[in-house]
Amino acid sequence: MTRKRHATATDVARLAGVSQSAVSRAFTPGASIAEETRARVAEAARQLGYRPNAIARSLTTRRSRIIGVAASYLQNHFYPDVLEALSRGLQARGYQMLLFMPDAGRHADPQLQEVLAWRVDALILASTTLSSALADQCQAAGIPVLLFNRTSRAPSVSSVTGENLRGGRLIAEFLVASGHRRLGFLAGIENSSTSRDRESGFCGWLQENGHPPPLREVGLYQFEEAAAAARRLLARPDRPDAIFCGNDHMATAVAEVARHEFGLRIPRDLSLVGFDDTGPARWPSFSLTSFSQPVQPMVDATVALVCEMIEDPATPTRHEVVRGELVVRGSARMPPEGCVSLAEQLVWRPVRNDITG
Amino acid sequence: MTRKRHATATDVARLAGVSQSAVSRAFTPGASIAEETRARVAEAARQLGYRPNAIARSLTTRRSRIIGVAASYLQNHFYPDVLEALSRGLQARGYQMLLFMPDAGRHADPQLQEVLAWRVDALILASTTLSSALADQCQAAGIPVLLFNRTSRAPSVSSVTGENLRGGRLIAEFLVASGHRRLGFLAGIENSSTSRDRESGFCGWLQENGHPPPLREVGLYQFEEAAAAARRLLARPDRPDAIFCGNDHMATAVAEVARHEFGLRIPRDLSLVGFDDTGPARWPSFSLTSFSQPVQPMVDATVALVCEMIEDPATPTRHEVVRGELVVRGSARMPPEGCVSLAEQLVWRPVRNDITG
DNA sequence: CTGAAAGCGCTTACAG
DNA sequence: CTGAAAGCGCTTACAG
Repeated sequence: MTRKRHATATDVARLAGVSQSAVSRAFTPGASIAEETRARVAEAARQLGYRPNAIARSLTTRRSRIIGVAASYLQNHFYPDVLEALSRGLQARGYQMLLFMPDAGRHADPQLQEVLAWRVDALILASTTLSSALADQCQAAGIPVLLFNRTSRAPSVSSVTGENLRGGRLIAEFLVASGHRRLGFLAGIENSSTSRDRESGFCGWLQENGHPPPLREVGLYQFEEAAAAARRLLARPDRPDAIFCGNDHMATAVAEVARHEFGLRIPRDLSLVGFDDTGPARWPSFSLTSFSQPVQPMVDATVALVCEMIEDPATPTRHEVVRGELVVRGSARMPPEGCVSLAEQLVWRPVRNDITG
Repeated sequence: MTRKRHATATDVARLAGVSQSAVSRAFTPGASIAEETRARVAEAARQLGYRPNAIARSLTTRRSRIIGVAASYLQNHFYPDVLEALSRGLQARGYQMLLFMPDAGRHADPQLQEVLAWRVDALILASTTLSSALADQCQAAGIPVLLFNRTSRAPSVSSVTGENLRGGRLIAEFLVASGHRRLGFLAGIENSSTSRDRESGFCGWLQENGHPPPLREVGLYQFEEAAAAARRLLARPDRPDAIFCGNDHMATAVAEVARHEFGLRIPRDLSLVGFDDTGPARWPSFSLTSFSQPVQPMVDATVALVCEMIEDPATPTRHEVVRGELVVRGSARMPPEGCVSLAEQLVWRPVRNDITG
């Protein structure tokens, strides 16, 4: 049994009694073709089960209408949600998604070469970065690159992120306002921009307001690593009474360890705050207070920006920051004031004397 | 700023002082080319940042080395895990993954047309099916189709699944052995083969052994739907004291509702059993007893089978069923006997007089 | 509105 | 081992 050949435009042309160019036009929206011709072609195509070959089309148009997407950390619920929204958004704009999954904590470089061979129209890297060599290569080849939930040290790569810095600051203020003084911070991947920004927001606010730096552990944005870090943190004689976890995924790990291994009650014995506001963190069992990174707005911004970059290669580098809220639930002691209802949620909006905050 | 052109084989040939064919050979493993020529080409390619264009290659070879992958229900942790394993497996065999996400509970048909335009070498559909019209179209075009965690009513489409039927039967036996008599079943998508098979295994065993059928609700494999179903089930005067949930994802929803809305203790007031053995279900808070669908073996079988189908179009239809175990944890009352340790886990291996079971 | 023809960037017999 | 040439299946000026 040999592999069957797909019908080609030439086959259809022969059957419809028109030229091959006419067949092509019949499948090109806006092409100049008589309605009757189009109908004849459509009928012939139907009979033969013809569909234009996207590979051949891409070769001639030099636009693949494929976008390379990198994603890692899919155990963190945030990313499956992002992937679904991204798939929908790109599909709606007529793009396909070539997905690859770099190893967690590493550059996307190795697999990227394979993806670039496909002459993707753009690259979206979620929770990964690329080496600056690769960034240069993409730049030289004119391939737009967009980082999602990361920024690059090379400032010329555009990005879409949440409010990592403001979130970190607000969480510090929130925990202090709740009366906590023995704070802990659980870092994600240490050289990821999100972890660094959240930490520097958190520690920055503490320092500026005369508080000592938090105890610190590293959870690498992974469940098991975070659980191990929690064990170290909670076993200390001076264990923290509040922990800011670099994301919700790690916060759930910490909650599990705190309750089931240390017998702690949350938030009575330990306050927990996360980042992302997704997935299990919202379930009653965790009811996590968390700074939100709203998936749909972030993905909308990503899709819009990436399309703009494709359409106009001269689009300047942009770093879009999508607004979030400190969503207040039950995992952290509440401050005496500042919690307001917003869209059926409780969020924290501290009243301040100063303008900046 | 106009879009830069990628260097082509012809550019490289010119620089290296060889023919364009030589350049092609230099990038074709196993092609007959002098080592010195290859080196000259490699150097020229490096200078120009040349990478063979996969689109052009696919057009001539008529093999895209792209596999179309459909996945839905990414909120269910099982699928992100599957996606990661699949990505790794396909990558290792030199395939790229064109991902699309059909709407939950629907056929993959609409987006499939777009994917087929890319002349994918095969199609893997996870948690979806395709219409029989589409199945025929793929068959006619010689495109291998593989269903993952589903079977098709059209028996000619190959599949890889877990032991849905045996799992359902075993869970019935397990719950009855634990002394439960008021059973409930929470269905997933009713016309999905997994849900039907699990249910018929469960109900089949009950019937064969003289037990009444379980109370029944539908959760559509979605968290919120499952929570709503749990509310209906648990509000009944004759509420079940054990529920077999069509998968772990729904089981966690039921656990949340049972505990936080009905104040039930698990397993004292209610036993819960799931299916999949993944994700949050394993966390101490849920500690779900669940029939496993081991991701890696299932994905290994999928990758092996799909490659075989690509290599040899005459590969006959196959329905691979990957062995699972009833993993015993704390969410369901334990039967007096039959639990054995296996690979650091407790699994249920009932002792039987009869041979079949 | 339509067709003939060039060209997209490769691979692969074929002849040497 | 190497090069010239055909061909993969389209799109798109160009001329009519």
